[in-house]
Amino acid sequence: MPAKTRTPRNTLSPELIVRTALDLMEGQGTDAFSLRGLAAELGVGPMALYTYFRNKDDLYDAVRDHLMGLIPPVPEGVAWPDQVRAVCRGLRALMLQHPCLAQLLAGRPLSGHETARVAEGLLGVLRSAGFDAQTAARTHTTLFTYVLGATSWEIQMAAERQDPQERRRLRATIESLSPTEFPTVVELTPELSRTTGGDEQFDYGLDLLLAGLQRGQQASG
Amino acid sequence: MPAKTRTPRNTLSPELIVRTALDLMEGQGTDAFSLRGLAAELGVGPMALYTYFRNKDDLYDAVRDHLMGLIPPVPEGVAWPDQVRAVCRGLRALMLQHPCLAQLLAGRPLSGHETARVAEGLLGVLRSAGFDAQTAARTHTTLFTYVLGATSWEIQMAAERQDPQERRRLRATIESLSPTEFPTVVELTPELSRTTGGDEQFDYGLDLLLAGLQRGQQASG
DNA sequence: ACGGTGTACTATACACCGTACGGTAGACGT
DNA sequence: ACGTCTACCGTACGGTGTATAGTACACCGT
Repeated sequence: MPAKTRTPRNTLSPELIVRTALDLMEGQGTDAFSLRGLAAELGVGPMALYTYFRNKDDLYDAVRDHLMGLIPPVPEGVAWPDQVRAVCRGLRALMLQHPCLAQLLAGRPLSGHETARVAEGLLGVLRSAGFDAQTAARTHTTLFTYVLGATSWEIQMAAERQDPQERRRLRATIESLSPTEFPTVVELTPELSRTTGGDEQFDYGLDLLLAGLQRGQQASG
Repeated sequence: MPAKTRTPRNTLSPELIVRTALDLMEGQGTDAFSLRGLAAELGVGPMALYTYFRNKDDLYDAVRDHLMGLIPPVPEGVAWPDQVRAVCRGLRALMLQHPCLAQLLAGRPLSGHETARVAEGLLGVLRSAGFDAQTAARTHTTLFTYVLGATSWEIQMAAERQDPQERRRLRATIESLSPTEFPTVVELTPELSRTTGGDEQFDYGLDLLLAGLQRGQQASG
């Protein structure tokens, strides 16, 4: 009784749809992605997709979980702070490589097998490092939200810097700031734009968190 | 020659539009917000709004800057870590009070007078605390992205918890995880859901960052 | 071999979106 | 009093996600 096995009979399959969707999102921007465009790319009618996904959000979830599967496993044989660094950097690298991932993570709840795998890796590291259940959970959430926030910001800033119109708008905004009202902002504008994004900025914040963690660990244990 | 002064002649004004838009976003959710709905609420045609705002994004920017103006100024007469805490908590509190702010901050570049004011406050604190220009800029970005990421996540989780359908979906996802494949996730699920969101979770991450900062400051100066 | 059933996909349609374009009516400087 | 400027309107276009109904083909029990 095979029954419920949805054996794709013809051209379509969930994997193909997800892969094509991902290509489109990366090629033309996440915001410009549409089910109709995806269907056209696949050479089918828009409604054909509804055989495989309940709706657009369901497809988004599938794409997100597919991407999360690309995060490398936790490295063995190194100290736990380096394991944490590896996981965080892996997630960031994936988000930079697939900018749509930032929006997919921000806009939808977590779910999916691969997403759980990543969480399992990070939580396992923290537990092995000796953190109690609550601290491990708190730290996991903190690290995850930091990576998400920092990298999303980075991606957005990078996208803007490429849009000439936005560049002009940004420059105009900065130049319109009165140096007497906002002395520090005006003074640090070059630093702010130089330090926005990049591995160094990301690692700076990550190291702050890890330093705080190790200090707390030292104090309590 | 007054010339360019766009004196609102009748019912509309930028302030009224922004305030009404904010009400609608909070009342019915940011995603459900539309220019047509806003115009209807104001009793005008959709195109009337284009007299005051170039497009929807322009209106979003105005709403965002309006909200940023509600962040209280940096408190005087306390140690700098407490000043940092106050600014970060102020931003988080505002985001929680106006959930649309998270999406407005995430989806658009920073701009606007009030936004610059907030940056000025935090940067000034860091400079006064003795950080050099680059470290102050890096720290500012780190803190900002942390607050943004952590609070956005918190808001999203809270929104989901209220949707019964999402609740069921989440529970189903968790229960489908094999305890042998994801032992730590399964074990820590109660901790994870208990510690997601809330002042304690936010302060935990913020204190990690501040602890790292103070440790670095001690070491270098 | 063949009719019935289930399913992958199509066709049509609906409600809604942002906004480009052109028009109108009333306030204002002269 | 008149011309100009502008706040707002009406219409229209191309786009969206998706509900609903229909179609054609693969499979299965007979």
